[in-house]
Amino acid sequence: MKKPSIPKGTRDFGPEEVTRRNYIMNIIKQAFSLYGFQPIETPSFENSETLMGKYGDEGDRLIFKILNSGDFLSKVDTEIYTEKDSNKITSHISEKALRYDLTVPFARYVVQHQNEITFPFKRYQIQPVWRADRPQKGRFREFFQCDADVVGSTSLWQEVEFVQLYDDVFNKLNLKGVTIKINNRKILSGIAEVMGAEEQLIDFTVALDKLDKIGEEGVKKEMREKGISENALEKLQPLFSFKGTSEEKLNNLEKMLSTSEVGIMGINEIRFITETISKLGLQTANLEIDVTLARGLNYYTGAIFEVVAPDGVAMGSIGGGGRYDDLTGIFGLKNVSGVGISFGLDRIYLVLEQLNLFPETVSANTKILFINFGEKESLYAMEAISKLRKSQIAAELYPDEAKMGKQMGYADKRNIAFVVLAGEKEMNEKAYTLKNMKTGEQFSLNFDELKTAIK
RNA sequence: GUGGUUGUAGCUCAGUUGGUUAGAGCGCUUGAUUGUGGUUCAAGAGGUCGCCGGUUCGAACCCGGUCUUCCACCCCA
Repeated sequence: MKKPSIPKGTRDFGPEEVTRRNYIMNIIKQAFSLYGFQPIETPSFENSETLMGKYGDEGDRLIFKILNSGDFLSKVDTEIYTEKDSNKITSHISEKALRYDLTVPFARYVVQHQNEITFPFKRYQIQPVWRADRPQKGRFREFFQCDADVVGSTSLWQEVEFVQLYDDVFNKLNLKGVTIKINNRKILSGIAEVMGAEEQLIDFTVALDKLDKIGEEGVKKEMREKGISENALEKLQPLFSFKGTSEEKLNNLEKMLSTSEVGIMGINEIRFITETISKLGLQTANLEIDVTLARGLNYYTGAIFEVVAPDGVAMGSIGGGGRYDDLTGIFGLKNVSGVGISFGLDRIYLVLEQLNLFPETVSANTKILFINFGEKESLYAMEAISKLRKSQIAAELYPDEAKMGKQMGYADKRNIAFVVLAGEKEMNEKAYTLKNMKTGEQFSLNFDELKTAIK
């Protein structure tokens, strides 16, 4: 028989993996809650029109579409059917699609429930999302996002708090030395304006984002291919040697963008955030201005965040976010500013694993196993087990009257710390023979002694 | 979506220019040990060589397709 399998880019999680994922998720949840965010959940799939067109052409291609039910082909217009154009026919045979991220469904949620929501609304959401991407290292077709967003406030204190929240979570995860990169869309607009390349803002930012990957010449080459002039590239030159403290970077930017109103706005926004953070201090994270940071969706309008793992861990970004002034505008609710961040659970998992940062105690396990010697003995064991469980001690009875060797082997493989042997002799003495699996020692004890011995 | 890569026992992997019956280690089962796991020793089970097709007297090996793995690009968490 053919072995069953799962679709590419998806994974099964065993007991240890689930325990470890829960460990990460709980830390993130507790932090979200501590900063005043409240949980919501939205459906796995949305109406296609809610999602399509929100992530660009590339995004549309990566959205999993769900076929209509019933005899959907018979309802398709013959002309469209015979054209065999996949893009054209999609909207006729599919009207639902799997969630691609948590931000757009959240925007939909806010617009739909605007009359029930008290603004500013701080929500967090931890759910899987799906992308029809080709999998590679740290990239899956089904993965979890952990998002926290605020809508209905333009205050830059939100940005400040998000930086603190990142620092807090990664510190609690014992992942020290992450870098929180920050940039501002307005600065990018300002640069494009000064260059005279406003029309090519997206092409320009996408190319600039690749600086650390393909280098200065690579970026210039890509910009030339996108039709950005030599004259404009010359004005861009100072950016390629952008070093120093936040203050130095901002001062240099100020000179460069002095003629751009929007650019100066962006600089002032970033300056507030970095100056405030330096007054408040961070525990273990580094906050770094990176003007090449252009990641992110077309809807970011202010701050842009990205978190990268400590040096020596090649994992791309493990978190990201930013401000979007008009996200809900796409659903008809104007003038609601939002800002949010996301944690990449699956990638954080891989980083913690690589750096061996999961605590030992994460793997909760049965503490004590009672050997099964038969029906009478099992009843005797079960009475003790029930009492132990009432004291929150994980205990179990081996379910079958199997050979000792097998039962002991089970305890050994499950890594259970204690085994109780209670046969006829022990029953007569109202005693339990407790064996410590680590040391091999064993003692005959009464129930109270047993309970204290294993604590 | 583009280019490359991988697939042999439960797991990690050998397998010669194409040549009888496809191997190893670990794991598994049983026994040495009917109230004692790990260590040791002995024996045993386990494979449609990813799948489909082609070349050949003969294919794990060569060719084509397909699925899968991983990597790079695009894009992104």
